[in-house]
Amino acid sequence: MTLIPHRTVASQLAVQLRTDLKKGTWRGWLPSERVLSRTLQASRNTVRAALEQLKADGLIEPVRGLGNRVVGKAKPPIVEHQTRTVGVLIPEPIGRLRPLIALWIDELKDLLIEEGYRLRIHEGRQYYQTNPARALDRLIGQHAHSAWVLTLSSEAMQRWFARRKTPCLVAGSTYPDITLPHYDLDYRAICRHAAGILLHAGHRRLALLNRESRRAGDVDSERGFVEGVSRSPHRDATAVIAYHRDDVDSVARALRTLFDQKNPPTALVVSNSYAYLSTASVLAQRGLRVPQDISLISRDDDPFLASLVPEPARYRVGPHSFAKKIVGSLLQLLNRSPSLRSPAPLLPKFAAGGSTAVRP
Amino acid sequence: MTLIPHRTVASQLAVQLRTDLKKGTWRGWLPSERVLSRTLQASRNTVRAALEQLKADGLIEPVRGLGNRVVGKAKPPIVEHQTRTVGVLIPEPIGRLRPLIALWIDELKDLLIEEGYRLRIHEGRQYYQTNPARALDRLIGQHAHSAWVLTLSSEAMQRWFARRKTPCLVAGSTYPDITLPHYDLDYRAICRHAAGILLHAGHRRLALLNRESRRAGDVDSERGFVEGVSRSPHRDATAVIAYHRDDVDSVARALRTLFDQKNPPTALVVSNSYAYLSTASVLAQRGLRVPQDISLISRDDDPFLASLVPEPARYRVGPHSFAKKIVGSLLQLLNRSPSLRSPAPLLPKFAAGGSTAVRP
DNA sequence: TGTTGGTGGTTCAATAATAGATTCACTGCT
DNA sequence: AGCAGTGAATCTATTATTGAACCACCAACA
Repeated sequence: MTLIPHRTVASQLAVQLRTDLKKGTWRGWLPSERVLSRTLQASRNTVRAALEQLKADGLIEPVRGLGNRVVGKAKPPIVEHQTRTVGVLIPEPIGRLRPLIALWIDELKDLLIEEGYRLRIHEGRQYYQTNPARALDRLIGQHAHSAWVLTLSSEAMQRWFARRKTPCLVAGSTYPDITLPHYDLDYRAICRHAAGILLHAGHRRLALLNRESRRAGDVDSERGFVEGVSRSPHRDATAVIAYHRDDVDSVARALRTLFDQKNPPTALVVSNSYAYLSTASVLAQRGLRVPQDISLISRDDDPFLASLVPEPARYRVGPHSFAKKIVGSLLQLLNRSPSLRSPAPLLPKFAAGGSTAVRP
Repeated sequence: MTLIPHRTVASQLAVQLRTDLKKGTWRGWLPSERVLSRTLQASRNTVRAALEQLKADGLIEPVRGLGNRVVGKAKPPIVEHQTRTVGVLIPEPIGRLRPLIALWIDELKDLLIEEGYRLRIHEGRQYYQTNPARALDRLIGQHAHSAWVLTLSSEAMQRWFARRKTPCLVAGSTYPDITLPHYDLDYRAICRHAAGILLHAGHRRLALLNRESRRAGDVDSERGFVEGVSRSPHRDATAVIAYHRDDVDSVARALRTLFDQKNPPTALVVSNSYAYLSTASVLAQRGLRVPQDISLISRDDDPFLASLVPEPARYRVGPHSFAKKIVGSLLQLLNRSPSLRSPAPLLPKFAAGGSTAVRP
């Protein structure tokens, strides 16, 4: 009959953190207190109480505005690929991502568990800024995952991972001269096809509502859209591109500049399903009817689009197939298979909806 | 990074007592609770909580006036050797559920994994029909989960589980005379509050757009809404309730019957966020502007609502807090803790949006 | 340059767990 | 019958923990 040493949660966390420190799980800096509180399933106050003990032991040294520095000498670089975890980077809380993305991340999590891996989600805007080196350095130092999955990745982020040669997979498109394994929809073909559909319905003034951040997929979309218009036999067709950010006001502004001009477009391709919602409601406020006054096509699919009237014409893709492809590539990466070529981009099916009409 | 299994002192004691029992430290009878409380350095209440768990596992058998008898090995069929999985029932593929539901199921999955459980999702309409006995019989027979979580549950389903005494937790409201552990939002209070908001803004002809299926939460909503109107000081206020199914056409029909009558409502509470989308777009098609012509309130929250213009007034709730509460109750169920009372229903915060306006 | 977003530091109210105590009903013993 | 020991059921403090605000600080961005 042994006695339990310290039974408060804080002390238990302290014990655990001590052993993790000794193992060299973190080099340089501990994860932030807020992150620890999430991964350890304890409140920040409790985590702080535990850290207080480590600080008293001289194991860590908190620095205001920076973090908790690991004070011991650098442990041998433990290659903890035995942890069998995979990290995924997302820019925002998963609840604010598009539902479809959340769904395939969910599927990915399940499939990886079957393979004996755990998926850890790392959310933060700091990884997506123009110079993410510092934030990424710290992240990689703090979490020794077997591989990383990049979603909605920026060019700087891709370059950083390509240079570091950290095992990583881009869930999305890569930028022109970056060679990382990746898998994505064929946005170029999608938007070329969308332009074709609208031209065939008689529209001549087309517009693409695109994200300003110029992610690889958005760049591809733009190129495909312009190609679709310029290579058409209709020489009088014009393509305009309007940019917006992720907030609603920004979409409203972009639409205002589009429709306040003399010859406003009669057909619109929206590259983001949230932006589609904003677009539909802003147009309704302006008294424009879909599809009588303007035709809409959504590049992205998401479940909630099915509840709109009229139903948006869009390109449908199941989350399951996407997740399976990602897992396939990921397992190749984890097993260090020699053949690490990216699968061909996915071309989803076009689902016609009531949001497009023929222009007389 | 491993997690401490269960951090309450009671659970720690239970673990310790279990191993001591297995080692055969005591034969026949355990030391008295007062003695244990002294040797284990814990209060008698805590010791009793631990013993409660052992009793639930069939390891000991308390006898009044004598003590806690050590039962031989009479534990085989109990949960101990089961697969340690939890099943969750949903009516539709998870991609078609509301994003918020998918989110908290996701959180639930994560939290359970930390506790050493796996979450299995069982999707099928057959469990939600009017007489689901056969389907449920087969399901339970095929999957020996430690516990079940019921989402969007029907009355028949709840009755079946209550009768079978299968360990289960209702994520949602229970029907009046069913006693199952459950956790939900306080829909009654929400809709009462919504009615109050609209009345205070000068509206007198209110309507609630509700699901036809009459789930417990929807029944509560209806009651709260009617209460909110009938108990108001405005004697001229009227409440109408229109029913719809899950498809878009059904919502459109319900709206038609509401607005084709002589005195259509000027304010509408929509109890489902998908239905809110349909409603907003149908109203736009009819040329009604929100909020100038009609005020809207959404009972449910979902991320995509933030992309609408004007932003819907709604009741916000974070998926994390909901999932944590569910996990808490679930662990109580799995550990057979004595206190199996349902937590108080959650009252989310009202977030005013541009979708409501004062009626002169 | 000011702004923004991430840090640790601090405080606070609400809640849950635990301690400590009392009373009760029951058992076996004298 | 009386008694001492048992589990059962309460109750009230006290403490631990949570969750959520703030603040001051730091670095990157525009």
